[in-house]
Amino acid sequence: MYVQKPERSIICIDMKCFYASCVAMLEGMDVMKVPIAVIANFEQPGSVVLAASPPLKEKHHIKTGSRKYEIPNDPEIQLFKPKMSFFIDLSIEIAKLIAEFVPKSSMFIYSIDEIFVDLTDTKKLWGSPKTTALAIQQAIYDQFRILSAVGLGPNMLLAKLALDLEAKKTGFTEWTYGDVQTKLWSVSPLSKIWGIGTNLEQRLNALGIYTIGDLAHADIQLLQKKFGVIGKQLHAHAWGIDYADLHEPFHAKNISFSKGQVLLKDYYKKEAIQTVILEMCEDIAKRLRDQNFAARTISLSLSYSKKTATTGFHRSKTLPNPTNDTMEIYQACCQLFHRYYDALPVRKLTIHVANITQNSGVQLDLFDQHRLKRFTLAKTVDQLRDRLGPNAVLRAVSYTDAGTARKRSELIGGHLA
DNA sequence: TCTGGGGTCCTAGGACCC
DNA sequence: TCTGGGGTCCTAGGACCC
Repeated sequence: MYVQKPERSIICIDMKCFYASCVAMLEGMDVMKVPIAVIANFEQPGSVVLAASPPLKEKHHIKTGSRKYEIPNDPEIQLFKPKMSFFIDLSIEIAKLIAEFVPKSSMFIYSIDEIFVDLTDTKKLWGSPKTTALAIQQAIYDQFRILSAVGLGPNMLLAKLALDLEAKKTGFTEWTYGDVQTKLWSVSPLSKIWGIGTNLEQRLNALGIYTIGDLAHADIQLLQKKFGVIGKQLHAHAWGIDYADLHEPFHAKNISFSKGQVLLKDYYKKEAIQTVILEMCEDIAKRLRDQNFAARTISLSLSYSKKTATTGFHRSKTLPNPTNDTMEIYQACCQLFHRYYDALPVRKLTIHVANITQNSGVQLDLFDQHRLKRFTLAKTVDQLRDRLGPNAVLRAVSYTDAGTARKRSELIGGHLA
């Protein structure tokens, strides 16, 4: 079926309950013993749990992604605000530690708490990939008291699947292509694997596909017809195949910035809504300017209060020339706002700028890796890469922490700096 | 579901041009 | 200008990830 299979030794390392471990470190507590949670926003009951310590997970069944209102009112449980700048610093230190084992070009920082490392070429230096992986885990624990989980596989996908499906429970797992049939094909529901969300799962189910094994044996023509390029990729993934090269510099085809917020209350007045929009434009424009970027496509998304039966709208507008001027962006947003706003109470606003170029007119040459295009790059992650130096896997859009909105000026990625 | 925030990619249809 | 192909750009919406 797939003749050429990559045969490298790739690990994916995940820092266990990273935010909770960081907070515990700051508070001088043992994350393994105390039930603690890191909450995005204390003021909103629906705010998500960003991290939960093992005792909170086990005793109270709260996990990452749970909501604040789901946490029992137990005095034993302690809630903390995120301290993003500290989390980022620590993440950078961990990356630096790993860089003592491999060249930076063999590292791909996937998120603030997940890193891929290619151990193929360091066998002479450190021994087998498994030995090296365990040594890295031990070093992270020795230096930072942070527990990690590692999946090892012949390509990035299998490393990630080994991590998600097994190593997160066992601490370490190695998967080979031989494990695809025995370990991957039985996986169900489909959304348990990376790349398949609930929606894709339902559409696959409608075709009679319920396990990864079903997917592997599905008609590839049909998959392609129904899901386009994604269908082809799903089939390859079901066979554990992934041709992504960790060493290739990442190239995002379309970089974009967005800023959105759920308002603390419903907004009824046009003027008040526009004030918020202006604040958000200011932040976005500054981020563009700091990178010497300019954008042509400006979009405004607006969600109405749940009280209204309507959802909202998402409209965009492409300007003839790229801009990073606050007021030009604001004016574009206002035009969209006036044209599509229905005078209903507003609860959520998002501004998105795309079609980004270097302001100098020189074509943007960041990111140059074909496959990890689908991987997300949160701003915080981008900053990690910046700080790791020019040879870190990629240079990226760094985050500017000087937001203008009074309430949000201390937030990074929407969380407390 | 008692509405997090920030990203990337894909698709489809329409406008416009040669 | 009976019909047609091929290309780019724009817009809206959908899907996925951490």
